[in-house]
Amino acid sequence: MRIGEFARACEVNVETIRYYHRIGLLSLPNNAGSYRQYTQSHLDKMGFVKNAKAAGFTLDDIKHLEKMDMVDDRDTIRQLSEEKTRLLDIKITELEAAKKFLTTLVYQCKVDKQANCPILEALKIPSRPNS
Amino acid sequence: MRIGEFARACEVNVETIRYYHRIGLLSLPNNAGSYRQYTQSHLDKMGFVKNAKAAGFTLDDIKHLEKMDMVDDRDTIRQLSEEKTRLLDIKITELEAAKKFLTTLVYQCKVDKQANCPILEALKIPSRPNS
DNA sequence: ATAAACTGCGTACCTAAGTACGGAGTCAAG
DNA sequence: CTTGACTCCGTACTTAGGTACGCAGTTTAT
Repeated sequence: MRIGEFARACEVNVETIRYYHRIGLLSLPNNAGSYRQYTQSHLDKMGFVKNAKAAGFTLDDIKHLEKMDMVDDRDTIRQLSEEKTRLLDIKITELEAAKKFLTTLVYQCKVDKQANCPILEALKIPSRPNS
Repeated sequence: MRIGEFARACEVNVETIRYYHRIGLLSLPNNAGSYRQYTQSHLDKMGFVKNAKAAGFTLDDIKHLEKMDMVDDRDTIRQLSEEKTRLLDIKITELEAAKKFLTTLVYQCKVDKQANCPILEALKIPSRPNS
């Protein structure tokens, strides 16, 4: 199939595929005729990329992941995954704190109908939402 | 105080303050002499910005927030905050899914010592880490 | 009075992951 | 045989939140 159909099959933008080629994440298919032909192996690779993205890996991580060996690089991959997990955890904790802070304020805003906006009030307090 | 001391007091980079001026988030202090003088009110404003950032607002949101009125804009602010909460929730859910997926795989990798790398295996499965 | 440190200003650069654009070629259908 | 859709290619632009750089002027310490 050609790039347009491939893009639709992967549910990504054509430009995204070109971009993946540019950064060396996806190899260029050999062009039969004047247009490149994408095959099942490209669909597979794209599936891998999407899975890895959903697992929190960056495109750069994924580029390295693809070159790794099932057996030889087990430890490396596990370590990389553990590092990813740690990063995810930090991010999640941050976002949870922000969410907790905000939801509390929104609740106060709904309950305490006549006072000044509790949200603005809270934001004006020096260093209150400690992260 | 001048910009250097102000930056240290706020624990941000001097360039960050200049940047905040550029985007109109922080007003320029009137320069007594040839250098600008930052005052308590700037410290306060910077505190507000940092709090709002920690609560998940973007710098652009914060620019609008600062112009809002404690009384008149209560509803607007609450709505904005609720919208922020929703966005935070979506992000958190995504990251949680990624984390769960990864931690499971890392665990398998540790337990199942001789098989092929379970992490790579899982990523190759079509559309497995469903997000 | 001179060197070090700081400031102001403007502009360029950075990351990450794309998106958009314009020109030229190609291919299929009407 | 021409119109529309698609492709290729290269380059520039986008968002968000800064960071870096270089020059010229100013302060401060020695």
